[in-house]
Amino acid sequence: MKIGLLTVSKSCCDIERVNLSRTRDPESTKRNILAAAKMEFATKGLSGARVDDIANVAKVNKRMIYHYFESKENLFKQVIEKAYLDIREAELKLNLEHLDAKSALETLVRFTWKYYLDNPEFIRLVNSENLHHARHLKASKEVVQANRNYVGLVQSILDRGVQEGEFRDQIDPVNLNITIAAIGYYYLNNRFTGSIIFEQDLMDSEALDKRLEFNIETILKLVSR
Amino acid sequence: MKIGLLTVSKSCCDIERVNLSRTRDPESTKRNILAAAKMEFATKGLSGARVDDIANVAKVNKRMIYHYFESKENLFKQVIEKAYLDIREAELKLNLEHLDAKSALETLVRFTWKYYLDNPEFIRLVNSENLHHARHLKASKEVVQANRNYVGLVQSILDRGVQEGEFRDQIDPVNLNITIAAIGYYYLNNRFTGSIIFEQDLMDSEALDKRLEFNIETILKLVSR
Amino acid sequence: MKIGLLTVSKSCCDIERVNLSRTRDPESTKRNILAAAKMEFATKGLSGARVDDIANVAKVNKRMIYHYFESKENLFKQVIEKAYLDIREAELKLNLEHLDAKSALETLVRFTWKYYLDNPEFIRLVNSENLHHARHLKASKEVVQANRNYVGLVQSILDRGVQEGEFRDQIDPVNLNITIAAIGYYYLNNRFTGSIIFEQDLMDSEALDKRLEFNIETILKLVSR
Amino acid sequence: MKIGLLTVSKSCCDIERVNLSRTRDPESTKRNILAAAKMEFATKGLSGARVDDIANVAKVNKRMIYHYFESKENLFKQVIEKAYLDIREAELKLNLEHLDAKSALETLVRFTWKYYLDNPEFIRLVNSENLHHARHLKASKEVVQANRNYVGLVQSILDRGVQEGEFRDQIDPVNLNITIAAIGYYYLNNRFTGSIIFEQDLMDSEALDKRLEFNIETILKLVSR
DNA sequence: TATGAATGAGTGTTCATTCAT
DNA sequence: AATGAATGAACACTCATTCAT
Repeated sequence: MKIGLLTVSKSCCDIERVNLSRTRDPESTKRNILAAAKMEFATKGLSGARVDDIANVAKVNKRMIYHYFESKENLFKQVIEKAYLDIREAELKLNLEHLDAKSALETLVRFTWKYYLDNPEFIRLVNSENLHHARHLKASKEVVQANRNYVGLVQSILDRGVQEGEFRDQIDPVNLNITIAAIGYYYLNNRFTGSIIFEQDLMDSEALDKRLEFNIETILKLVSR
Repeated sequence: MKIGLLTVSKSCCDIERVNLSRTRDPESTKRNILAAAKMEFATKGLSGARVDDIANVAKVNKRMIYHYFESKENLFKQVIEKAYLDIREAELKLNLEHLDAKSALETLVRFTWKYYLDNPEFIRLVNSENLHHARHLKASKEVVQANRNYVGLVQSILDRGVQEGEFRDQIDPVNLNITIAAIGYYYLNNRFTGSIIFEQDLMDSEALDKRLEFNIETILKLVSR
Repeated sequence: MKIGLLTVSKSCCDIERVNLSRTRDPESTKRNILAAAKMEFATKGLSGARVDDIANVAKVNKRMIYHYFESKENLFKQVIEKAYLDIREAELKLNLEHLDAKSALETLVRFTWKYYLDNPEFIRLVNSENLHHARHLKASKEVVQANRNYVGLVQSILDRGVQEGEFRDQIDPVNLNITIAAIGYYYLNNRFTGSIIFEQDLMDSEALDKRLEFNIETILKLVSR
Repeated sequence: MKIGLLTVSKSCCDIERVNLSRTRDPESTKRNILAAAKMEFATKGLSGARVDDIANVAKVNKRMIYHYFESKENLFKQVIEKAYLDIREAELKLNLEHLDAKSALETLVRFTWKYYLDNPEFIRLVNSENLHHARHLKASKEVVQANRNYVGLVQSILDRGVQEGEFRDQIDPVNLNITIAAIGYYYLNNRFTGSIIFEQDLMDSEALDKRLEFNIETILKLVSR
């Protein structure tokens, strides 16, 4: 799955084909609901999403959604939490501590870009959650902890870069983090309006490659001495 | 209205207090509907917004909304178009051509940040429009033209900067534009989830000031030789 | 306008093209409203008809409808009355008293058929009025009188036919009248469902001609000795 | 239920009195909705009918109507189809093939008259369907087939009548059918306007009896040698 | 006479959720 | 555990009619 090529998110196919015989498999049922809900919430937002549609896509009885998730709102909360945990988990697998600081940072920028590209629903879900003032995420200690680890990771890259004589010191890791996310997120989030007002297809393979290089340059220039 | 202080958007108070005596004033009625609709769509999204609520806030009979705007969807379209035209119009008033390139660029970054800060509904509306694949904006020639002028403006700043020996050449104006928007937009759009996962109030006055400086630095480093 | 050929009703074009300059011409305004209302009520029924649409078609301000006709219901009443007076007036012009009884009767059958064919809205209006238990027609002395004359006319034809030795006596003129109307009305009223369930186009020119001959035969056999 | 007496249609009482305890009985729910809808559509037409009223009369939750019938329009379609199938089914029960041709024909005329008299909503529904250009009936193969059988039945009576030396030959069965229906349908359909313009109560028991005899005579004279 | 704005009660339809089995 | 029926509140939108000019 090359970066620069719009790859259809795998997430749309998460509904399992197994277990169509309607045997009782709570875990599979739950997973199917979550997967269907993620896509529905991502494409329609919290109020636009329909419980009926989620049930249909998940191929479960609507009643099951209430059985396992209590309410549409709580289902949304579970989806949001899982989305945050998933991206943090993916980042941890990068093993950035084995790379030199500059490479680590570039890898992080590439990863972030690719993740947004491959998981467009993540962006939509985060937007929805902010539209609702993050009230579903507030209680989630797990997500906070996962992010704490992540900021620590970036901080250690920055420290390493200073030691290696490559990076400026006193760079704020949170704002750096935010900027790394921002330059990918905004471009992809606003790809529809952007393609119209800038009169070019922002999702064109070449445009995507060019954007990634632009972003890497932005971040490296920002941190370099 | 100092930058760095979250100032409540003026837009929420656009409903006119005049003309409550139900005299006939089509222009005022239309304006009130548009203002109320902007806030409703911004806070709840297209599907979450309620036509009844818009009518109540605008202090007009619900029927008037259909009289002047035909449908909820078309009302949304008008709101989106106006939002884009408004920001482009505000940018034009900056008179950036009278400044040296570096100052012009910094002014643009400051303006963009301040505009997003003062008009948080703009960000929400753009998100909504992208959730709907920009189908409402597609037909709008006016918006496209306004943006064309804007890109031309940035290009001329870049050209000037190269002539003045301050900027690198070959910088893509569209990607620069996008990045200038991105670093403000993302921070403010995700201020709720951001404040939680980064365990700090991103909307704190100090944090806002710090972010603006960070953004100016990001852009200036990006374009400098 | 040959009998047996479906001729488009002239009634649909009654809206005057004159007086578009919005000068004040009450009579023309009234006539336009009545013509538009006739078509609207005929095609959509009383509840299906829209006052707005009538105003648009009549090219008058909606308020005028209320000015001249008080209410939708009363407008319908005027339309119904006019429809009945129109058909009775047309019948009188046939001058049946100058023909021998058999020819007069055949002419009447032909006329009735052709009138329904050329004025399909008449049938629809009568249906609508019966759906509403003829409550709009109840007060109309004019219509009752016009019909009284008409029944007298048929009675005189029957009398003449008996004198001429062509017709049976003791034929009930009211039931004969009703049957003459029925055999044309039903066929044309139910032309859509009829064409489906009988699997042939009942409005085909040949089918129409055949039906008219069938009807003439039905009536003549009925009255003949 | 003597012919000649206006007997209130049994259909208005189809709503079941059983099962008021809100137990689950989909079939009963559906049947109640169909029965209520038939009366509502018959008395008010398609646009005049109110879904709320249907729900109230059927004593079901309005949502159930959409659950089982999708839309008002589709509910109307089901009602229309059922109405056509019902009358054809009733005709088949007459066992006309066991009678001599003349008796069979007279029986058919009597039956048709009585059916219209007992089921006045059938006439109204057919009118409504024709007002809408029979668009709901178009797709119904069942109805077409049922009618095909019916026309075949009439044809066989005509053939028998010719063999028996009672009827003329070359009589068109479709036009005969239409006329048999027409002479009853028109009289009853237009009973309200008719009673006014003819200045007598067409629904008076004596008038009804007289009309039936008149109709029988009309048809027998038409087919006789 | 004529007009366009304004209104309130309603109209078909939808939705998240609960009930009965 | 799983299902399909059932519900009531709400929703976008419509309509005949009236108001203000």
